[in-house]
Amino acid sequence: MPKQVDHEGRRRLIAEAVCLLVDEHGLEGVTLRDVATRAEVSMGAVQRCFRTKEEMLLFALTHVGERVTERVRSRLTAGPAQSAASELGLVAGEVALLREEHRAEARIWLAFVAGAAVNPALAEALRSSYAALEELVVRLVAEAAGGEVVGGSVIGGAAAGGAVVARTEARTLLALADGLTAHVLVGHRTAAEAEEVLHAHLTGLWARC
Amino acid sequence: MPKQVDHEGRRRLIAEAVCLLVDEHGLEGVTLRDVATRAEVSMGAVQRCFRTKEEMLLFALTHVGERVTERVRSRLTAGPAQSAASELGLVAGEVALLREEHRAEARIWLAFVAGAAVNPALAEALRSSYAALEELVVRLVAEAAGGEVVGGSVIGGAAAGGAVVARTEARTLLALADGLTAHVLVGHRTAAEAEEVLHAHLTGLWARC
DNA sequence: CAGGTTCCGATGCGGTCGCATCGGAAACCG
DNA sequence: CGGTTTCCGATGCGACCGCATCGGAACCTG
Repeated sequence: MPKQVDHEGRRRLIAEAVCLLVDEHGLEGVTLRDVATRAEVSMGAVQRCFRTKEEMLLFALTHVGERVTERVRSRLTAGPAQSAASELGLVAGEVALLREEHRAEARIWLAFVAGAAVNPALAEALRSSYAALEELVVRLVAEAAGGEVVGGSVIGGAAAGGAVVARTEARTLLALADGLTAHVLVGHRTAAEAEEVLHAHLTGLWARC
Repeated sequence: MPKQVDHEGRRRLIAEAVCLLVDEHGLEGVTLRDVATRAEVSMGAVQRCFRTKEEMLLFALTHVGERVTERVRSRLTAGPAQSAASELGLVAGEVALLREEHRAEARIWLAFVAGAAVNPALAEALRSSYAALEELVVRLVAEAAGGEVVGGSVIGGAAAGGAVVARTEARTLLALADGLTAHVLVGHRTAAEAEEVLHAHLTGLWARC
């Protein structure tokens, strides 16, 4: 067996470069040449790892999607001692990508969402990321509301149909987080204001349960 | 005075063509040649109306922004007999661009939001559109909550600081609407589900006031 | 160390882009 | 009706794009 290379590692390396460029110039501002330069590899190497540009972008999207989801998940396992309610607050803040150090990730996310509105392959990848997040948040909302989660479905809760309520609340929360992220990126809202809106919404949520 | 042309009218004509193309291929899929073809004018005419491509996109953005805002505003003046609460529901649905016939407008909007994250000029134009909408919704929320609006500021309301609450609720509503729009466009959410989320949120809002 | 296999850097190609240029058509005035 | 000014269609330019190609470097095996 001749010369071998850590393909997967290189793909991740290139994906990171893609993210940097998307952050700076948007999705369409990414060229194979620039990616190669940023990743400090040759264009040939990029072309070997990904057959087409679209395949590269797709990989980068799932890469960043997994990174966000994983970070949210680790947030949960890291602090199991706290109340489900405060955990949910942290998760919501995490999903909204409001903190300054995640601003780049937010821009990347928004760029891919916009691209997904035109490119079905990107849309498919985005949906799976969203689905994973939604399941996570549904469980969290249900727990915070006082219900119990058994084998993936919620038992009990505030009332009959509590599971449905939890899902609706989760969907509301995720959409609100995404909308706030966009508003902050555009500059229509400051991160602090967005945080306040999010906090107020969560407060109202607890009051209702 | 020699040959004269309705410049403003032509600019709007071209802006419509831009919107069609943005809807189909995204913001970066718009080329001067395609715009000229769709608007049924020559490239030279396009270049005469807009000195650069960016200027053209900027005009198209403010054009669609004004169109949405105007539609929302006319929704209000059209039905002054109904309760402020139900009016707010209509407006929220309008802003979220959930109805099928506004799907194109939603895609255009999302494309511009993503572009604004990279292009400061687009961001500035978007902000003014958002600001106009926010003021509209703040007034509406305040009225629906039972307060009175005098000369642009809210007097009274549910409690001291009612105006602040109304603004926070308006911001929540707008961010939620934008987030839902994005989720629907990506295909993660159906329009009906989004409508349900929006309705549930509004119901909770009335219960709190 | 020879041979075979994998990898990749350099280069070229066809295509498309935004934009500049310019000659002539169109329209109005005196 | 000739002059003047505005307008625009056609064309060309330089740059850049994604992708294909290929000769040789790198590396493992026997």
